Amino acid sequence: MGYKKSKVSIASIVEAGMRVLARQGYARTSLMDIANEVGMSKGAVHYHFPTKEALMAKVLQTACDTVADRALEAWTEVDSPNDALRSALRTLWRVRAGLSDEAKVVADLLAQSLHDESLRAPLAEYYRFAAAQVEQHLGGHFRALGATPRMPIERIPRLLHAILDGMLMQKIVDSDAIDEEYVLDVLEALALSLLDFGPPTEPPAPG
Amino acid sequence: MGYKKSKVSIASIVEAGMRVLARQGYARTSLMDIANEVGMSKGAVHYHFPTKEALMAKVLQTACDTVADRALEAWTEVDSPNDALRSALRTLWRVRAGLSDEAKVVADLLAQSLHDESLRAPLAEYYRFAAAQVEQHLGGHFRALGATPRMPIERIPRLLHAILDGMLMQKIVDSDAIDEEYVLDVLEALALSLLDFGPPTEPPAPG
Amino acid sequence: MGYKKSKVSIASIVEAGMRVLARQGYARTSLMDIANEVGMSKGAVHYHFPTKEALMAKVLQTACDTVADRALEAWTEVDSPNDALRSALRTLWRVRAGLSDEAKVVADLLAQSLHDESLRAPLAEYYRFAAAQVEQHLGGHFRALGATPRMPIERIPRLLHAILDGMLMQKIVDSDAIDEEYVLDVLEALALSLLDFGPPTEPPAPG
Amino acid sequence: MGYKKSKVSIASIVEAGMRVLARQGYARTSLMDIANEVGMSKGAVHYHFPTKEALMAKVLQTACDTVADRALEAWTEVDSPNDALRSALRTLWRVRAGLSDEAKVVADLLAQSLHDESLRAPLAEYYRFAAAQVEQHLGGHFRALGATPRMPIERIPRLLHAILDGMLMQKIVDSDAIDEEYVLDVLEALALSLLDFGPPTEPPAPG
DNA sequence: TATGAATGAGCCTTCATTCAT
DNA sequence: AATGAATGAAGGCTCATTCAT
Repeated sequence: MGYKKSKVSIASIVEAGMRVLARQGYARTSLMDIANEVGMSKGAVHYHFPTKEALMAKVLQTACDTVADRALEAWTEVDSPNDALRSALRTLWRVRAGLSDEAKVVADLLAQSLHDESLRAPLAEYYRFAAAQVEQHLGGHFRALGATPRMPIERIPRLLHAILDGMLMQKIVDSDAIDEEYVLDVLEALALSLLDFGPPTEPPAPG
Repeated sequence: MGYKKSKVSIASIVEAGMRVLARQGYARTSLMDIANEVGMSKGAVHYHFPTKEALMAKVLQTACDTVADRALEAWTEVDSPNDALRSALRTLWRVRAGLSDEAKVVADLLAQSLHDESLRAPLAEYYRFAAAQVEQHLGGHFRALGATPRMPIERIPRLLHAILDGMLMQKIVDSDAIDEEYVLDVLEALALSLLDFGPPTEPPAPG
Repeated sequence: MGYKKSKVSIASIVEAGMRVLARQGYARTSLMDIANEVGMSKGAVHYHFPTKEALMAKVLQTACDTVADRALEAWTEVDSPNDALRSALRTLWRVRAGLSDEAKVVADLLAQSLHDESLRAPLAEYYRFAAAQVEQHLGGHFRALGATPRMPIERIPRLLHAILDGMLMQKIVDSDAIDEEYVLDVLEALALSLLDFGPPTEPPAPG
Repeated sequence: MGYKKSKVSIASIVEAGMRVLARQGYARTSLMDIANEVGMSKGAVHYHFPTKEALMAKVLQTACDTVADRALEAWTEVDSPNDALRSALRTLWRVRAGLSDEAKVVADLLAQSLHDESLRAPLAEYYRFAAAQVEQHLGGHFRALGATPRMPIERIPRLLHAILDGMLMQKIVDSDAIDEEYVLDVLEALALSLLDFGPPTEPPAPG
């Protein structure tokens, strides 16, 4: 029961780590910065996380979970059933492009993972989960539209995420080049291109 | 003629920096590492580049140029005119996925650019150039196929790069999830989906 | 009855401290290590010993007592009365050279005492006690042999201990150079050299 | 030729390390202390010695060499040929008991070597060298006295060093118990006991 | 009696940078 | 044009100690 305070502290540290990491990036973030942000001593941070690596892993994990959670909203808060797809895509993009702390952290550590294998596992899991999420909901949308995609449906989620991530990178380095409407237009055009509304299946000829 | 600083030394340093940066990533690279790699003293490195930042900028610039150059080959070495598009896409992917030193450096510094504005300019320029390159050659391909895309053609290059970049990120994190054929299949299916071969050719008039 | 502090806990801590100190040496031993070894929290250790120094003192004291006790056996368990001396010396050597935890701790803290005066008192007491012990028993041995030493007998115990300690140091540093038989041979030869068997017993009277 | 300054600096650091180590002991000596003592920055110390361990090794080596050198004087500066042996022993004892910085360092690291194997090699070498030194000169003394020892002569040097070391330990913890005359008396008595002046060898009977 | 949390000083080490030569 | 020496600020981490519970 004494360890309730510990949970609170750990959460505070992770939150502070998220803010600092988002603000300064992995290379420029020190434990001192995080300790200052959370208002604790360096020693206290080390009391809860044995190494910087352990703390970073926890922050990354939390960031992935949060981003994934937030992406879920894309499929639930359907404003109008009409443009449900565009709305979902818009939310998906905003989760990234809003560059919330969590999204920044994911992006930052993604690059770190090039040289730090230990970061890869949670990110891989994140992509797997996100892809599964998209696949599940996309199926519904397509059925609702009465169309079959021109591509195996299970390939679409990773493609979608690739586009969102890739666009985000371009936006980061050149925010003028990419804006929300641009991304949504492209994605929608793409979605429509991928759908084959085909000829209505031949009704059985009457006797 | 006034500006000496032995171009050969500078080039050596940049090359060494490229290797080390690709191997260790920005966060783990020190000037000492680079000096060792090039076989010079730390002082010498500082003589040619007043600051680490300056060296990094030069390395990034070089990496961008090299990657862009290599991408050019995608459009020139067409093995068979038949599957010219697939072949070009394959080269484009390989330039990234091969993870040459230069490609790694671009990926690494791209993430750094999230927190270091000074890195963004060369990357933005790189994307602009790469997009222009694609646009120029893609137009030809499409014309050759006698098809018009279902999307303004000037939007396709950045989309293509986004997909390539995004796929690469997923591959880095989970190399089992993404392989070359997967990427090429997706891209080709996408390309075909995006193309509208116009109104069906006149059906033969009924007897 | 007033002083509680659970003697059992204190004893456990001292025992654990002995093990850890013997294993790692003073310089590398932290209270955390000891707390882990005894299965208590660091706080608990501090409850029983206000300071690390106090704990170390207690451990040293215990180590000295234990070593002294064990040395007593040297003079009691006489296997054969014949080579009683050699047997006693053997035991004395083994108490040290066996490098029991206690012996290691004594050796380790002996060096610490060079710079930590507070450690000297128990060690001084230990040597005094050990010398007295040897003197008492050695007297008996010599009388039994009907010989008088060529040196004031009260000087022999400290000499003996010096030799044992000094040989041990050489053994620690270069275990090939010193083995048990070597030490015992040297000591025995020395003992015999030190003994003066007095004027030859009256030769049988002529005719 | 630029590295002359380096040699000077390295020597200064080792000297300072010797002083600090002698004063505070291994466990309480930090690189900061040494840097302060030598009047350099911590970074400068690290520039010349990659790790603390490396510096300590060098200091130990130097201490061993210095002690060994100083012991040499024992055999060279013979005041009067008469009590040459006592004089030599006196010098030998003083080298230790004077507790020069070097002697302290050797004593201190000797105990560390119980738990730090890397320290043992130079100490083992030191003992080997010191023993050889004694053996060489002792032979001469004995021959000069026309006596043969009651113990293989090659065993005497290590015995002598053991006694000196062991006596020193007792002196450290209880300086009242051991003084110079005491040690010298004991050693001399021992030396005489060990010598067998035997009956003059029978001259060959004349024809 | 014992624990978990927190502190703060200190440790070894790394590193970008400066400078005399 | 280049080097070796030196600096000083961090950085990650350890640890004896304190304290509320």
